Amino acid sequence: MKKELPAAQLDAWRRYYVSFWRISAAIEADLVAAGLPSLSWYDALYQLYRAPERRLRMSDLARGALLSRSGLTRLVDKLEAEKLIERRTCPEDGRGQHAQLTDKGVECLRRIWPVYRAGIAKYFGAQMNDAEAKQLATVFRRIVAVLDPGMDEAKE
Amino acid sequence: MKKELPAAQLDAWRRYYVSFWRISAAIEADLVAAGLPSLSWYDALYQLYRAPERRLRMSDLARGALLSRSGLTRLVDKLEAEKLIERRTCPEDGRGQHAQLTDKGVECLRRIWPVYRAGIAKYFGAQMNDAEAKQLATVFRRIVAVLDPGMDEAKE
DNA sequence: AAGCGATAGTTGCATCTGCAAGTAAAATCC
DNA sequence: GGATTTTACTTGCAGATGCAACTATCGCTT
Repeated sequence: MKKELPAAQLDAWRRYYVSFWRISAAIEADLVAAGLPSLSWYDALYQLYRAPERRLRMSDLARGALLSRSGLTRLVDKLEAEKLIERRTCPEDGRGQHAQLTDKGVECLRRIWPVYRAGIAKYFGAQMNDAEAKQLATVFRRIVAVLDPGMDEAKE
Repeated sequence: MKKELPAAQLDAWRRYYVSFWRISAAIEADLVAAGLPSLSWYDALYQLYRAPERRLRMSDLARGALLSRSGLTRLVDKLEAEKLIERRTCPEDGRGQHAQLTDKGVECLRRIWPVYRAGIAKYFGAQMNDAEAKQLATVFRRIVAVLDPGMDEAKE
């Protein structure tokens, strides 16, 4: 395997890697301090919020929420226990389940978002100007498009 | 809490967040496929590799390796069981332990790095030119400097 | 130098996560 | 149309991780 990684890319990678863990930890800490659920709950609820009729098949939700299917099953168990979503057997496929966001789930999203948004602004956004933000988005869009071709269309 | 997050920053954040999980998963999968240990092992070993005399106090290593102290204790247990590091009681502080990288640990790093480097190049670096890489590094440096003031000096 | 609060590291327990195996239903094959 | 393969989700189990409690030591105070 030949040397194939320019120094600027390696440098960018190391800082990207560390910054991600630091920001995640800081935001999670803010959520805990506010008595709110973690980002993984938000991710799942938000996927449903954006989906047509606020529901998704379990597998689709797992993909969007960055979890394995088994991980999602457990998460959905907890969300359902809190009445934030409901499981509904899929009418056109007896094997499948829909996760359906409830009104309480929407309300939960609305409680999380201000804290999450403030964290993004404080730990991430505050360190860049508008041009830099657009630049970052451009590069990350390319990365996501390569690693998860189906994701892009689903997100916008 | 007022609306305080420009759309460009939110967009950058969402793609940053997803891209990080996708890249991490892809690299971890490559490491597993190559029969190599995970990134968390690499992180810890690499911290030691860069440290003076290839050793660090447990707490310092935990900070650099992005782990809690308890998490580090478990990780060090495993690394020591594999003879990649050694625990040594700290001469100037009887409470403290040094984690000391062994030759076998260095060799392990050298086996991981080609796969890791290829993953960084393929999933991350390939999607940006040199100017973009520098731009990203600049922004992430600011983020890390804010969230972890001590880190920057330690890294360069 | 004895006491006391602070610090370094470890361990118990609970949580999260994934892989692989299991169950159920659909799709395909013959 | 009955059997086999595939797909969708769930569950058993094992690994990773963090918080809080614990032990041991340090360093400051008096």
